[in-house]
Amino acid sequence: MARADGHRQIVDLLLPGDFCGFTAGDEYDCTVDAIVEGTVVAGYPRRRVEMLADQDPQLAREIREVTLGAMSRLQAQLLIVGRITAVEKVGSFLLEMAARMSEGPSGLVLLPISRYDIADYLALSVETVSRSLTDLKHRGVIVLSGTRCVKIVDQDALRSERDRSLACAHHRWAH
Amino acid sequence: MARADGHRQIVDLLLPGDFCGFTAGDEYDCTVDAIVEGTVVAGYPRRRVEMLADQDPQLAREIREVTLGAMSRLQAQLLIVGRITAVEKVGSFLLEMAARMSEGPSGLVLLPISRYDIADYLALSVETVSRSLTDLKHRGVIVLSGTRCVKIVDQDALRSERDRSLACAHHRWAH
DNA sequence: CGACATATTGAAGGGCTTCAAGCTACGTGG
DNA sequence: CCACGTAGCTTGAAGCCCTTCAATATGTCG
Repeated sequence: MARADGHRQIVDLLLPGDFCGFTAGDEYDCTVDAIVEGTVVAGYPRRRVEMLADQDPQLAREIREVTLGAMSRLQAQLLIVGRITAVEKVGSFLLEMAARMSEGPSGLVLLPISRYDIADYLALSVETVSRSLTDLKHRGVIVLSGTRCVKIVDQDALRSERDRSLACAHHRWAH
Repeated sequence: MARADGHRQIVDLLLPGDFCGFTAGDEYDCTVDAIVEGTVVAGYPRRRVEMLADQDPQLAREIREVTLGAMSRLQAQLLIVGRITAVEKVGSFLLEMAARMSEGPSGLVLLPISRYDIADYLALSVETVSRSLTDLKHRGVIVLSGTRCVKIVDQDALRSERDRSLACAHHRWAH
């Protein structure tokens, strides 16, 4: 979503095969930017999907699953954007990319978006993203090959850093 | 969600009649705190809901609607938490409360949660929430009666402030 | 009333943003 | 092929907003 002050907030990051979140209103109030060349964005009219879903329980079930996945991403995103520090945000982002991209051998990750997009995704400034990456590099946690290729050397360091600040108390509530 | 460092991030704020977001995993990884006395939290087992939804298109449709509403709240929350300043966050919160609570006459709002909860909801510190409120008070935008009762005097000021920083470019994408 | 949680207010410090200047990578045209 | 221009990235310095710590105030319940 673009904002009047020139800032954006990237609400969701979709990789091939992912589905976009829907909005509750009648109007689409988001924009979709296709980054990867050859991306096909398929939009389905609300009303027709509703009708089809009414008749096809299987489709309805898939819609629920897809939507829940989007909600999970949103909630995780909210945690990241809300509290933790810049370096931890960038670290979490790298981990997420490593998990969601078909990761090559030995933690090699090709970043699908630019620093500017990462900044908008994490609610940071470009400069801070850059600084965080060089910080991680200097600490030997990652290795940068070019600007888009990141090798995660010490995945445990990222993971423990993230978990330290994101760890939820695992409760359950009875039915 | 509680975190190891003592911070929380309140993911969603439910008022009477609202439904909670679901998570995609098998485990519940959130906690539900009931604030209002007499609150009844109804939990439905995942599997059974799925079965019922398969057989009842009407129920399935309602589930979709409820979930989309939750997603909308999450997206709005992401925008607020992500970028804007403390005063704007608090202002947006007041507007949201005024809109979602059955608002009394002349913009009188009874805050359903404490400053601490507001702070966690907006990803701020308690002190900053308090300062923002007194700032709004001094500027004559609101009047505080006790700690939980807020009268919104200049709703337009809040609204324009929020819209200035949250305004999205309204695009549509064809099908 | 006293005790405790909740709110407010002050002061110091830190992390992020902003502005500004190089730097790198890449494509285009000479 | 190389020069050049632009977009993306990095790095530095100054400033601001928020956080943190600390103290006081308010209000709530025994």
